[in-house]
Amino acid sequence: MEVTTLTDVTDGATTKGEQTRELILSTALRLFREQGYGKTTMRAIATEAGVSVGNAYYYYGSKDHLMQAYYDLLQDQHRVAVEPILASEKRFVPRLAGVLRIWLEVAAPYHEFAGTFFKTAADPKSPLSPFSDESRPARDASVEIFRQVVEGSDLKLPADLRTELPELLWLVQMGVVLFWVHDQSDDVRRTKALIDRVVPLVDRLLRLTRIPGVRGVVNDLVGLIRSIK
Amino acid sequence: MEVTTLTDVTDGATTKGEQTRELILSTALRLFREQGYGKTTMRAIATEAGVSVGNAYYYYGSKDHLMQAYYDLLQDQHRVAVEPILASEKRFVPRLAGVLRIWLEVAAPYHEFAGTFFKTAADPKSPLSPFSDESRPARDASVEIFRQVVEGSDLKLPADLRTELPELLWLVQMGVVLFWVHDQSDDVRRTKALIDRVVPLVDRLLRLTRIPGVRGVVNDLVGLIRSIK
DNA sequence: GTCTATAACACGATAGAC
DNA sequence: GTCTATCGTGTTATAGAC
Repeated sequence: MEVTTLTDVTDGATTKGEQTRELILSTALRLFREQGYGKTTMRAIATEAGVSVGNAYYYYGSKDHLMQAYYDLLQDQHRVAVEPILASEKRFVPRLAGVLRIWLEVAAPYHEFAGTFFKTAADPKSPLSPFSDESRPARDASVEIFRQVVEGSDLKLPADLRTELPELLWLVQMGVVLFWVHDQSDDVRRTKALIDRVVPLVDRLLRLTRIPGVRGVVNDLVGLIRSIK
Repeated sequence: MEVTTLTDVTDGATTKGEQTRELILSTALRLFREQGYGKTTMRAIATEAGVSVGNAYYYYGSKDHLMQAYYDLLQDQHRVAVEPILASEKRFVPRLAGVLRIWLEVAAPYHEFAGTFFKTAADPKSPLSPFSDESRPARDASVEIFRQVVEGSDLKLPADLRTELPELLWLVQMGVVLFWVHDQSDDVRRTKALIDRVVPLVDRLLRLTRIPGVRGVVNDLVGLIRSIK
């Protein structure tokens, strides 16, 4: 599976400022990948990019902001990379499985570094928190992908559940990502196996909602999720 | 509800070293509570405790380790605080609700600071990660509480599900804690409301397992959880 | 507005003496 | 076990140049 590269995405630079901004980001991401987040200093990023430390801070308010920029990039790459499968495959199970697997491929180069990302994101006060206002665009973009997974599929569901489903699938992905971050097996084999088991299970769970006794509970669950949003 | 205090728990010091260790911890927790984790420096902790910075590091390998020590304390206080309700109440719903509510009370003084705890815990490389070997004792202790919730209750369940249930309830608590960390409402009103809605819903979900069509899916779910443990 | 160079500061962490 | 001194790094400040 071919996915867009960092260069593909960052090549849109036009003005000199934009070029510098992207030079700093791509340099930072390369160093994060090569040495890890903790061992990469702002001084090293600036030196490698051939700019001053002050200039790096001119474009990115903090080291964390470089990580936030990476996350936005990742979302964008994922969105582009899933287009083929969303266009060609109509069955719900392979659609969902494909979207999750492609995420693994897009994020693969940064597996090491991803732990640090999670760390920062888990802080409610961080702008990277999945629940923060600042990360809302990235989260909305991610939920939108799952909305497409549902919309374009052959899945038959009651309307209210169908409306909530994209957010639920986003939560499933968060779970997969959490597992992935901790997965130290070769080629994240365990995470791939997890996806292969989780997706059919989600499908079966959704089909259960046709049973009358289940519907009432599911409605309560949907109501609960709506109320805490 | 009366709960044990920090002093109750830390007063077991005998040797001089133990006293110093606990002095440093109690001082750190006081400052974390008063100023937050980020604004409390290791220098301030050492000064307030009347020891040197080096000495603080002699007992706690890092600032994060002070947080880990707090978490262990919290677990211990929770374990003690739930004893009355586990001894007197046999119905599953109030047992579970009580255990979750009491956790809120025990943790309340550290609500602000708790966000930072989550942040550190989310890093897979951190000793505080809920999946790390070092935090295994605290996690096991927490799961043990939920094992007691299930064991001593009137809940009727198939044996295999009953075996997995404590870990599932621990996951539910993680979810509640995640919500609590982000809850900025007065007196964490929203988290309390969440518990009031989640617990009966869990109860209803468990009862659904009596429906034959549901059983197969639940068995798959239990198998999945076992496989990733 | 974009960028450089350098210094300074705060704080987590460590080294090594006693 | 305890101390003082020091280091490394994120971040900010200063003082400008084009």
